[in-house]
Amino acid sequence: MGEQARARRSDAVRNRGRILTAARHLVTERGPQVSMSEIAGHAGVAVGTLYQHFPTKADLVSAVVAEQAGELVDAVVQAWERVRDDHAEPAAELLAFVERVLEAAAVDRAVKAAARSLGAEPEFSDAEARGAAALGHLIDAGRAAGTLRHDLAVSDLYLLVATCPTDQPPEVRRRWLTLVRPGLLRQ
Amino acid sequence: MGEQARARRSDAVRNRGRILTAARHLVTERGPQVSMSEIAGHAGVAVGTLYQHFPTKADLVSAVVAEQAGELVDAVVQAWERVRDDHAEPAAELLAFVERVLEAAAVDRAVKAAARSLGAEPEFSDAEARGAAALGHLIDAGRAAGTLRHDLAVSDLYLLVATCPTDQPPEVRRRWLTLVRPGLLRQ
Amino acid sequence: MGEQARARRSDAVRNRGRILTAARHLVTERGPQVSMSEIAGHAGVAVGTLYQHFPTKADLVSAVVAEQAGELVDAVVQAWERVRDDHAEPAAELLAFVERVLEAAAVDRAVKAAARSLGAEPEFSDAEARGAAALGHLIDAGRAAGTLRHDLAVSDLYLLVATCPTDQPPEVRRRWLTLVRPGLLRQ
Amino acid sequence: MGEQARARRSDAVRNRGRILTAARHLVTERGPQVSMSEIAGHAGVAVGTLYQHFPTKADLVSAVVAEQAGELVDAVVQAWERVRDDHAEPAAELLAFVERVLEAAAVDRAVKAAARSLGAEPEFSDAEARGAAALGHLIDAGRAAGTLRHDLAVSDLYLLVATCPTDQPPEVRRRWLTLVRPGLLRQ
DNA sequence: TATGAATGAGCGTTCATTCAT
DNA sequence: CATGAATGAACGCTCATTCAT
Repeated sequence: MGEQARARRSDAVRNRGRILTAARHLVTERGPQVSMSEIAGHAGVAVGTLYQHFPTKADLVSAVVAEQAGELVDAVVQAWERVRDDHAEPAAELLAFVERVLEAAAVDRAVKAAARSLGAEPEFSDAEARGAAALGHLIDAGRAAGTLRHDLAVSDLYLLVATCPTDQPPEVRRRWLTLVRPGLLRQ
Repeated sequence: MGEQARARRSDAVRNRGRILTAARHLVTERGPQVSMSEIAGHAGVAVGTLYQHFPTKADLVSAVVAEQAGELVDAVVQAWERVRDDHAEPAAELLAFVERVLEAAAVDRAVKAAARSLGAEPEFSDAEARGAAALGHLIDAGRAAGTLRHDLAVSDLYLLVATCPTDQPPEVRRRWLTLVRPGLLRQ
Repeated sequence: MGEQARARRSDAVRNRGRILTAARHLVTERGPQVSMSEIAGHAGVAVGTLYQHFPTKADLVSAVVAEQAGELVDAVVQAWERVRDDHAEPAAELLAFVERVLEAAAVDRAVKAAARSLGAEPEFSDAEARGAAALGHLIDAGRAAGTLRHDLAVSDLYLLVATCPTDQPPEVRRRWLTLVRPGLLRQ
Repeated sequence: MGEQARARRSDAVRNRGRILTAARHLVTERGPQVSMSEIAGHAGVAVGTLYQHFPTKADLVSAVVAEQAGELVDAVVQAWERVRDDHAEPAAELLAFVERVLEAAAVDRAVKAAARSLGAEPEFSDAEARGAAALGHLIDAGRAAGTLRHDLAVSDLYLLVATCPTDQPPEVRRRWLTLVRPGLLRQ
């Protein structure tokens, strides 16, 4: 019985992974209007299994979004670690992070949703808390170095990231970065 | 015959107004996914009447968006006229226009859609062409006066207006304006 | 007042004609599923005027069909007159009439409906009564001459005409005539 | 798993049968313009279930028609087998087949549609190919025996079957057979 | 009489969600 | 736990018919 339970649980874990992978790919390519049946089909499970793992479609989409948010968190944590270890300059890392989010969101509608959700429910997860902390350190370092705007805050970054023009062509995205840069740097 | 036609037409005009009002309110509050039946209900007419005035749902939503775009166009035209007549300073008028768009869009998702659509199909209507012209004059004046960014273009304004944080509370919207301002002004 | 009444009446007559003409053309080309609005548009009147002349769509379509039936009646009356005046042979005229109906119906979906309705409500109009009489005379002459099937009846012609393959290509229509001919002629 | 799948499948099969039965009855009585909702109601299922089994209304109607066509194919195959085994005479079997189609179509507008579709897309299914082959053998046998029209072809049968007077009362249908018979037999 | 805007039941179809197996 | 057939409300849209003017 214990064995069966373990087997079932591992099956369930694998299914959850498959579902998230399929949902990520489909939401990435076609947005959140993909149907649950289609996600189930791509995951190789039945629709019922989707609902076993995620009570509603919104829950599944949120989970996908949270996954992508996790990757952005990793990026900012690494940026902070480079700055902390004196391998990089905070203003450059911050701008690179914004660019990274923008470019990722441009090719991934789930990342876009993730970016928009960032400041919405503050620190709703461990991952986001770690990201917010790293971002805070990065900004503090830049302010201390006098390269970033003197009153810049984490919430400012959330705001800009949430409003970046993800559905525009590359040259437009670059122009947006150019326009926004002076607001982040020391005047 | 003329009288009867006029009477009918005035009724139809009133209904068209009611439909647009209902559509504006509902799209404002709940986005473009509101159903045609619901709009009809709020307008106090039958669905068929909606389709008599607007052949498809897209046409109705576009009409709402165009209405709001019209108000923004009026605002920028008036701003340019004040500057042209030496009653105002171009940089201040431009920033006030951006603020106005932001505040309008904040309370109206249709205005937001209008803002987003501005640069999409360049000069697709007379109104938009007039707005773009006024905006161009305003920017040229500010560049000539040395108060606006030296390479600022109309498309830059479209870009910022399209990405302003319309769903955020007032203090967040003001903060966004603060962050974006340096990118518009001369460094 | 008398003048006005006369004018109105003549207007009404002209409108009725226009409506029938438009309905005939449209039903001919696209079948009875054309909408009343479209017929009204082609007739240059408002939909309400259609309903003034024909209480329901079915009534209008029936009127078109009756019109076409009238032309077939004329054809058979003339055929009988030729036979009666010894200008033609009854069997040949009868077969020519069937061919004529078939060819007319092939290019006119209203004639097709007319053909199908022929025997349905026996002698529902003066015109049809005249047609049935002429057809009866024609058949009697052929039976007397020994060239037509000895027990041929008017209803037999109605039956064949109602089932002729109107939507088939010309060679198929000719083949059907060939197959059906022996059943009409003396064995 | 196999058991569960089988249980579900048997339910689904029963529902599919119910849907086809309901569709057959309704299409039989009122033609293909019956609505999907009504078919669903008569089948005792929800509309969604119809669409689970048949992606579009056309697919459902086609399935009904194909079912009926299948029965006609069986009839002609059996007729040919009787002739081939010297248990029957080809001309008699052919005429009996035509009568059978006519009688079947008279009580079922779906059969009528099936009959009309027969020659339309030649051999679009295995069943129809088998039917056409059997019909061809039957005709060849009759021509060889000198009892059928010397140039009779399968397409001639399709043509007559497609134009038989299915909506007429029994005596009219019998009369049509009488009129058509000479065209099929040797003169 | 003529007008044509308004009506609203009805259509085919979709899809998030449930639940018997 | 997994299955997937079943559900049914909801959608955008059509069109024969009505009726105030």
